[in-house]
Amino acid sequence: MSDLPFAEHDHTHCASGGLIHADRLAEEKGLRLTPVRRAALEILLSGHRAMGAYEVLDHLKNKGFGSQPPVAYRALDFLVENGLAHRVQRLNAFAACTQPSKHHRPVFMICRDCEQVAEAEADEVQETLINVAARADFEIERVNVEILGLCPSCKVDPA
Amino acid sequence: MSDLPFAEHDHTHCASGGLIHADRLAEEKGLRLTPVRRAALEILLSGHRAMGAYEVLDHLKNKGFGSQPPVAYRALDFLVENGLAHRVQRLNAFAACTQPSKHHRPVFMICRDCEQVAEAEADEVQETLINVAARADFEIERVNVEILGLCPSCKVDPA
DNA sequence: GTATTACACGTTACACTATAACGTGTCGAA
DNA sequence: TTCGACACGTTATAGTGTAACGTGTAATAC
Ligand SMILES: [Zn+2]
Ligand SMILES: [Zn+2]
Ligand SMILES: [Zn+2]
Ligand SMILES: [Zn+2]
Repeated sequence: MSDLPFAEHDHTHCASGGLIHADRLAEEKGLRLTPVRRAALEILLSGHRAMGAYEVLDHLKNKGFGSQPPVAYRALDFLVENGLAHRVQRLNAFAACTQPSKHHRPVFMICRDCEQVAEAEADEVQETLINVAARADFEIERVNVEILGLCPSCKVDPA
Repeated sequence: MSDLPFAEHDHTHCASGGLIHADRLAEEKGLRLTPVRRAALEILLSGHRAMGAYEVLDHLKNKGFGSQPPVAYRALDFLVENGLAHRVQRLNAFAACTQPSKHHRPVFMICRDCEQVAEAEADEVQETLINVAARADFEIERVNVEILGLCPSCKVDPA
């Protein structure tokens, strides 16, 4: 996985790597990475972009799993809970985590043109958020940081 | 309006102040703050919390405006576009801006217990986001920064 | 003074997103 | 074996958001 979010990369590698990591994590932490959950992750990884729950559901259906919304939502919730995927609020969508090895609070960059989503590490952002919350005596549990704009490609060629 | 987001304050004052500011802004910038738009802002201000579009719509209906969803969504979109309100992604809700005098990129703190939303200035956060985007050659248009957790009250007394 | 254009705002109808509630099967602990 | 926890499937419904169209009004163009 590249550190440059929108850069080209070997996608088949990062997809299989994601599954391998998930398997290992499941074993280490005793998570129940059941068939439908693993399939949901595989779908997110192969799509390699933010996908809506119903889009994931379609794929799950095709693979012989349940066909009703809760099936997808529960699998996706599991993945998010365990750091294997993230929810992208702006798009009402889910994306496989591109850096699942560390528990992190990513920043998402969402291209409004091509709808690609990139996940960036940003400890510096998190530190400032901690300060903001501290000033208000607010206890942080989760954060959601999303940047909307134009990715490098679409910036040059607004097709 | 207090600088301490969750602190007590004179609400009737901040509500009427919000409307006055909106009127002035409309005149200065030639915005068309029509009756339904002004009413929507008034509703958000008087509720003094994040409200769903359908909740706003109910109030608009009661005031004699249209009763269908687009009426509310269009009015709310106008307010957001012009910095008079913000959208809170996490809650699928809208909140009147508490500091509409300056064009800003706020950070929201959302209490998961009482659902109160506080808006904080955080230039330091925005600066780090600019850096993150620059490293990815991403062009920022908007940002959404939301912190989920417990407000000072609910932290002490998890009712 | 009309014609044209832009836009606000109301409607109907629909699409998309998400959850509640319940029944069944499985598996490990008591 | 009996219980409790949980996963996962279902049906049904709730909640959120838009597309598309018609009307009125006001500013600009001719
Ligand atoms: Zn991640
Ligand atoms: Zn793009
Ligand atoms: Zn604001
Ligand atoms: Zn609270």
